[in-house]
Formats: sequence, C-alpha cells, structure tokens
Amino acid sequence: MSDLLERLRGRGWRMTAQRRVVAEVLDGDHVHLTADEVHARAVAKLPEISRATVYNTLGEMVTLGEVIEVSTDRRAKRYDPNAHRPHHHLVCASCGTIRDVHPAGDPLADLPSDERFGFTVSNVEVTYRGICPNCAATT
Amino acid sequence: MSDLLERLRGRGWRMTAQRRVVAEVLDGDHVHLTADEVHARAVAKLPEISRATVYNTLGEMVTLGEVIEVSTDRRAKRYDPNAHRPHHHLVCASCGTIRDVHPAGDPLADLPSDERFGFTVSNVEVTYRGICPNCAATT
DNA sequence: TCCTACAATGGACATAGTCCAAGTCAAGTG
DNA sequence: CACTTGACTTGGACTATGTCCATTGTAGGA
Repeated sequence: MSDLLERLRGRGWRMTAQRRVVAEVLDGDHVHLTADEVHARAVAKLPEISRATVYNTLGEMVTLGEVIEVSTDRRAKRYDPNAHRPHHHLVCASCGTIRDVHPAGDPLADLPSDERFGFTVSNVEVTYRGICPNCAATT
Repeated sequence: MSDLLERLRGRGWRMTAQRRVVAEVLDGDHVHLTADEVHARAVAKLPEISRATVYNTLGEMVTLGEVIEVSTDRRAKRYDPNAHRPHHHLVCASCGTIRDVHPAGDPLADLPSDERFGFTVSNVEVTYRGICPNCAATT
C-alpha cells in the first residue's frame, strides 16, 4: 500500500474511493503522469470518476506538498509523487521520457546574493535535456 | 536596432513587416513575454498582424536558436530573446515576475554519469523560485 | 442511525495553441 | 522595372488542457 495514502490519511484527509484511486495511481519512482493519464488509469479502477475530481485531488496533493507539479514539456503538467526525496529531472527531447536524477552540489547555494535581486529564494528546479539511449539508437 | 533582426537577416530569413515587428518586440534584457503579449504589442505596431503569424514566427525563432522558450508558470510559454548569453531564471511565486540570473558553477557538470541513464545530456534549465521584494513588502 | 460539512459530478466555460486552404508579397531574375 | 515563384500571412475552425459551479452524494462523528 502506498506511503502516500498513509501520509494523506494522517493529515486528516477525508478518505474517499476517488482519492484512494488517485493516490494509488500515483505511486512509485520515475512516475510522471499527466492529469489526463491519471484520469485514464483512475477510470480503469473506478469507472465513474470524473475529470474534475482528478484535477481537484491532484491540486490538493500539490498544495499539501505530497506531490510535485512538473512542466517539462510544452504540453500538460505532470505529477510526480516523489515529493519527499528532493530530485531533479532528465527529459528526452525526442520521446519525452522522464527520469528522476540526483545531481551533486546544491544549485541554491550557487546563486550569489547579488544575483538574487532582493528575492527570498526558497526553491530550485533543474531540468536536464538530452537524448535517451533508445531514441539515439533508432535515429 | 535589434541584433536579433540582424542575425535573422544573416541567416537568409525572408524579411517581412510581421517578422520585423515580432523581432522588435522581443528585444532587451529581462524580457519574457507570452505569445499573447507579443501579439498584443505587435498589433500596436502593425494592426493587421494575425495570431497565427506571431506563433509561427516565435516558433521559427526558437528553432533557429535565437529565442528560448521558458515555461516558468503553469500558464503560457514565455519567450526570452537573450539566447546567446546562457542564463537561468528567478521567478516570484506570488506575482510571476521573472529575472535573468547567472549562478556560479555548472549544473551540467554536477550530473554524475551514473545518473545519466545513458542519455546524451546537452542542456540544462534552472528555475529558482521565491518571493520578490515587492511582494514581500505588501504582505 | 442520522446529520452535516466536505467531496464528487458533469457540463459549460476559459485559455493556449495548432492547422489549413486561400490569398499576398519579398526578392531574385532578366 | 516588371515578372515570377515559392515562402509567408491570414483568419477562422479546431484541439488540448484546465477551471468553475450548482447540484447531488457520502464519510465519519455524535
């Protein structure tokens, strides 16, 4: 069973069939589904679940900090359940495959204060782009 | 006059009033307009320019590597003409203001080869998020 | 078991972006 | 300078993604 589900329950989330299904769909490493993909998989388990509910639930999970929104491509936002292990993303420019990666170093520390324009900087997102072995082989 | 325009002309681009206007709109530092904003400003200079042309032109500039697409928020893509000076972005989580920043260090070098999953990594995008002084003051 | 506040529904609406067939025009040629 | 041609522009329809809201349903406490 999903750690995610346990954590959500622990926060006093009202547990419904719909939320359970969404949480189950979003489980594992290297998981980066779009809202529509989440909806499609949720429908497979609970046919009457609506798109709006999936959007609402994903949004709530993001607000609670249990899921991260990633927009690696120009298309839909993707949802990454691996919120509790800081990581960044490596995206194939050709097929769109996404992998979680853990670079050395701390990019936050690399931003000198005279480059902060007075901002209070709290967060950094890094997206590496390249070609995956699969796509490199087939071209 | 815009360097951007000169470079485009040098690449054998057919110069039209529409393209000139789009290139003029996209000039300067810390410029990060959405396609619609570009269109709005272009219309001010050339009332009959169409949305499709703005999208086409922006897309071509991106393909030529003269302009960078940035998707810092969940909403529209933004276009950054500063493609020839490598830089990253600092975004205010509250008002959406974007600044160009130049961190120390090279994030590309920070990705160990055993974290590359066989990808040929060519590019990295870094987005810092925080609160700008303006928003910090008014809350 | 009953109540009630919170959640789900689904359909209309909003926003961003793409596509296409037809018309227009930049720029090379003679 | 006029001609020609293929690249460029147009505008409107279309697609994709996401949001809103009034109504209906239900989890979980009393």
